[in-house]
Amino acid sequence: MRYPAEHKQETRERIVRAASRQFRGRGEEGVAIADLMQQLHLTHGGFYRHFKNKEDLFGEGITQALEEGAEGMLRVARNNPGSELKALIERYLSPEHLVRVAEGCPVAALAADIARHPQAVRMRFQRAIEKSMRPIAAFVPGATDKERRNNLTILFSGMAGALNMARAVADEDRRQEILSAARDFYIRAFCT
Amino acid sequence: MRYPAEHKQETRERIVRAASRQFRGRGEEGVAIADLMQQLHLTHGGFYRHFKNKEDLFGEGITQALEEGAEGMLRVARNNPGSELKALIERYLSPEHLVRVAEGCPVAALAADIARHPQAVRMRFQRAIEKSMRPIAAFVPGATDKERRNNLTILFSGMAGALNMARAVADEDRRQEILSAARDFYIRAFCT
DNA sequence: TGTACATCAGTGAACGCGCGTTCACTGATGTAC
DNA sequence: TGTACATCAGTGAACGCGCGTTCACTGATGTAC
Repeated sequence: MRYPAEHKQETRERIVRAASRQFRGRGEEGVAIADLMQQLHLTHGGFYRHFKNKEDLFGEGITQALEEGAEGMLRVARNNPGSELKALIERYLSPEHLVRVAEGCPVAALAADIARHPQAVRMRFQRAIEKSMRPIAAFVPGATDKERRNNLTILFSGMAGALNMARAVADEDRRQEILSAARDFYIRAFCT
Repeated sequence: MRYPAEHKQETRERIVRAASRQFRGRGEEGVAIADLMQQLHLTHGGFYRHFKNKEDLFGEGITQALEEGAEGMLRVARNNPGSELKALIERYLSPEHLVRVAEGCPVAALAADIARHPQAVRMRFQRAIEKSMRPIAAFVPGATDKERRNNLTILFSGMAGALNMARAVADEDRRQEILSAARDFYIRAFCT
């Protein structure tokens, strides 16, 4: 059956959104296309009307997650005028973000996965993350644009590492201890 | 055929060592047991004389990698008396470590994977990493033991995050830029 | 000392399952005439 | 205005492959007697 004009675009976006969550939550190999499509009340055959293959969707999912994440960050910044960066750090290293892997930062959840992919996927990741970081860099200390972007990269990757360490550890107290130690450290290092 | 007394133990260790590299290089799902065994000139059937299942081997591989990594770190520290921590940071964030994923830090390569595993695997990881970090904590600033261990956790997870970011990015210049910015930052932050 | 039997690391065929991808088909709507 | 045909998002069976795991078997060495 034929569908209205924007129908295809809408379906595509629904797939990307769901995929972006599943990839973060389960890793690339943990996501099955038939499952994903079924969750959207579609069948797996239609998938290839929208994407070349699974890797293509992976790239889209990362981009989507980075855009979503940057939006959330900017919202937090707007809600905390004068202490934007502190609020961003506290949010990134919060107990909620620790637990909500699928809705959380794709860098923490997927950077190691991405690193195993060929150049093309990594190029796409690089472009997406640099675009997402640009507006946030304004809140980071540094004399030049370049300095601010580098500082944001350090801060961001460092927080992603701390979040991953906390997620990988079993004991709940230790998880929270890692998060709170990292919060203190990064706030002291970047917010003055 | 029957083998000499320590033969089984030696085979087991060969498997764990090879697995620990492959897991880091390809991720857990990227490793096939038949491949792994064949690389050691064995067949896949014998695997289950040594391990309960693949997840069991994964736990062993991580532990092995952490021990190996800690040894390497201590060696670097011994070779750089007076500037131990600086040498450790420079080594961790070196262009060699960027490229040698399979021989490198298991936290960078596998933390996100570990985070997706059940409690039992994460408990094993936690115990192994805490044991590996204890002797290295001596080189980290801090008034108390606990403070030093927390500082090491921040430093270590932060560097792992930076390494992963550099690995996930495509452009070679950008990769090196991330590494060198992180080196400068962590040296300034922790090597007074 | 020699013989019969037990042991068990390793072998390789087989099983079963999940999953990425392909493909012939459907059928409602758009287009050509 | 009506009719014939084209389009194409979505369907679901089928294919093929990889891979974790099981299992009956092998055969050299150790042990019991």
